[in-house]
Amino acid sequence: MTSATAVDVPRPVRRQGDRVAQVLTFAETRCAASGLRLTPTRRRALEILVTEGRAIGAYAVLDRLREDGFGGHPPVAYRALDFLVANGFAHRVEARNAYVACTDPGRSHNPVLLVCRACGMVEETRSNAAKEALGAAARASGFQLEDTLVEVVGLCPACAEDMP
Amino acid sequence: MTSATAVDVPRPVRRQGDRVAQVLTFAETRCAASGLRLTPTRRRALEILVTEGRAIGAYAVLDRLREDGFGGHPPVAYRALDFLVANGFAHRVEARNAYVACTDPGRSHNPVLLVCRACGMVEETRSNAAKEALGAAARASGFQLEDTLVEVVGLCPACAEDMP
DNA sequence: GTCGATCCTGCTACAGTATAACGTAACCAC
DNA sequence: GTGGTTACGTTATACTGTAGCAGGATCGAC
Repeated sequence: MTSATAVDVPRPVRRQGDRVAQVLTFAETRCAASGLRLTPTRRRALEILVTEGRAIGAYAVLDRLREDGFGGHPPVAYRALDFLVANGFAHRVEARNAYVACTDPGRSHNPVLLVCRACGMVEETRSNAAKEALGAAARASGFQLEDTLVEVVGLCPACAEDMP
Repeated sequence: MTSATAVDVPRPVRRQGDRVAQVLTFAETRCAASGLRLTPTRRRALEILVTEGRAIGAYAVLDRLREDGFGGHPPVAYRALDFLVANGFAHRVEARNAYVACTDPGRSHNPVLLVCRACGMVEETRSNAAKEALGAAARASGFQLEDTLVEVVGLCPACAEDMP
């Protein structure tokens, strides 16, 4: 693998339009089916996350919402992001105080997030083994599990290649 | 189990003094052995965390440092906490933007933290299964693992009992 | 068709968390 | 005792997140 392109080119690329439209359509369908309201603000916030393709902060989302004429105050972004996270369309990346579109909405919450500390890219995977291990750990302590937060911080393949 | 006491009594209790002294002595020994400097500020910060017995924010630590005549500005607390976290004497609790003393310093980093959303208590456990699962997930994606962040949010036994 | 309940938005204000940057002091090796 | 390194003190500021209230949209019950 040559690393030439990875150095200069912003990470999120390839067939953006298709995927963005696909995710939005899916979200619309799913919200309609569940009685959720994918309002313009929420829809646009999701579009921003999907287009970005990596973890971005709430205030970055807010800036873009403002550019598009949506409200320009923090609660606007946080409400929209809270909705997306609560309903499985996005994930909060605790390691970065940031948000990323869910790449597999409609399936599996409690993902394992592989977070690149260099470029902010987030790969979303699943691990039943990890999930079960956490459930077991909680049970062993009499702890009532409500939510799990599993993130792996490191370097994505492209950035690992670029680093000496 | 009767929940009578758990309702009124602040969570951290039982033989504080012994344990605090024990942890501090251990930290001194270990720092001396590793060429690390457990300065007064760092030592006091660790003492604060151990005494507290649950997750508290950097600014709470800062307030107590100030009361004791240590510097009263944010970097003072953050530097001390960074030192403690970097050297395994404390953990950062991402789910709460808070810090907690490591209950098992000298062994095993990358713990699984069971975080009570009600009282802030943190129980520290380990799970080789989870650790291996995350390693496998990272390898499968060509991701270079540097650090893991595993937190389980829910209710500790005492709080689960208290909640209707 | 309108009333009320509910959800969503717009907005102000503020609370809480974290870091940049720079100068000074203490310590250690040589 | 000079220079490198590490830690501290301080100012200022950036970043992240929430409380709370007023008003508008939506929808079901009647």
